[in-house]
Amino acid sequence: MARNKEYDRDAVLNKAVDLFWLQGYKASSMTDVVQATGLNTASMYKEFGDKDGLFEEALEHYRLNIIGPRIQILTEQSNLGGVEAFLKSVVNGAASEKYKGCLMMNHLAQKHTVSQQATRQIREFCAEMEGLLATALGNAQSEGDIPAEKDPAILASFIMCSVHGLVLYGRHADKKSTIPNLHDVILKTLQA
Amino acid sequence: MARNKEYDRDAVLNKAVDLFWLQGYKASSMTDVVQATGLNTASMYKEFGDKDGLFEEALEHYRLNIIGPRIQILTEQSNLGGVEAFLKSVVNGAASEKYKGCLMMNHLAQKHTVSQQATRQIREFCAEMEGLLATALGNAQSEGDIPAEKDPAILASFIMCSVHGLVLYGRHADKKSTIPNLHDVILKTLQA
DNA sequence: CCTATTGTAAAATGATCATTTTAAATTGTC
DNA sequence: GACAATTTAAAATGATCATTTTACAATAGG
Repeated sequence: MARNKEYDRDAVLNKAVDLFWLQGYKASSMTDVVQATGLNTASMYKEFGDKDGLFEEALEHYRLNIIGPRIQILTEQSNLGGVEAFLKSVVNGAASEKYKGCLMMNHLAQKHTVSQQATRQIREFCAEMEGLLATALGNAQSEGDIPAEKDPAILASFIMCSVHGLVLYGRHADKKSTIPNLHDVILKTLQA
Repeated sequence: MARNKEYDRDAVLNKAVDLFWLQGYKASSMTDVVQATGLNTASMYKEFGDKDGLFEEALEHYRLNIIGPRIQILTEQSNLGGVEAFLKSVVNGAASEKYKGCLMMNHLAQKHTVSQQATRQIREFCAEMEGLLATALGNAQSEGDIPAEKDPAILASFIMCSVHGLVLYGRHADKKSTIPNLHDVILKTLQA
């Protein structure tokens, strides 16, 4: 009945994710978003409702397209090897130049600046990851790779805390070279 | 030659620190600051120059009055016991309700929103802490509390990464109960 | 080809922001 | 006690923000 959209929803979300990732929610104006995506203001609001709605969809897009592939290893290889590979990818990311951190965790310290819905998405994202880690660590224990007296849930919490740490610590430009060393330190903690 | 100030500079900075700590730099308007401190706008700008200047002084005030006492243990007891006590205080903070994180690290993921000077202060603050930890861990090694083959600098980096992690992970309201468990996990890593 | 529907472009709106200005009030010093 | 300096209080400024509106262009289906 009417003309077709000229924009690609996924492409718009990709650009929006990049912008929010780099600048953060509060520091990214809708004018910035419009310029970055190329999509005009009216279509923007028609498609996503408001700035909060756009950010929430950007978070979901990020979880599916950026994080999804990276935690896939935890489901494919739910044991110590999977945890090691996952940790390795986090360390590598944090040690890279122009590291942007994690879109979700970047907004964790500034929860109040985003919508309650966005805060919920961030919490659920972290809970999901910690759950996958706990399962993998439980399996690792069954396989004898982790001492029997350890609590997989506590170890999963430790890994998650370390990931939060790497994401934030990785923001220091002058610490890039030491970060790779942390991989072994963290990993040995699981087994010792 | 003229009238005395009606405000107390330190009291104003205390209130400003609390506000920036709770809401973050970007989300705290000068109107918010004026309301929170009771000091009027003109005096505010006369005293601190601009919003950036106020924030930079707030960071310094925070470092001296809030952080200073907490890292004092690392100079007074520069060994494994000091590191343990320091870590304990960080864990206790992160596990407490309504935890605001660390004023400095809260702005690390959003560096671009604050002035370059403020970013420098944050970097130096973290470098100072990591230096104190490295020294204490070196002493601990001399005292035989840490295996000889370990590198104190890497361990200090690991502790700092863990502190970053605790500060951020502690923002999850539903993780408060597991955080105390992390103290032992982190500490054992140094010795094992 | 017509028309209902939707997308686009750009201007307009109203709120909030950091900052400056204006003018009155206060007080230390001569 | 009067002058000078400076703090206050409050209004004004100009920028930027999120959002809405208006007018126009494009197109799918009858």
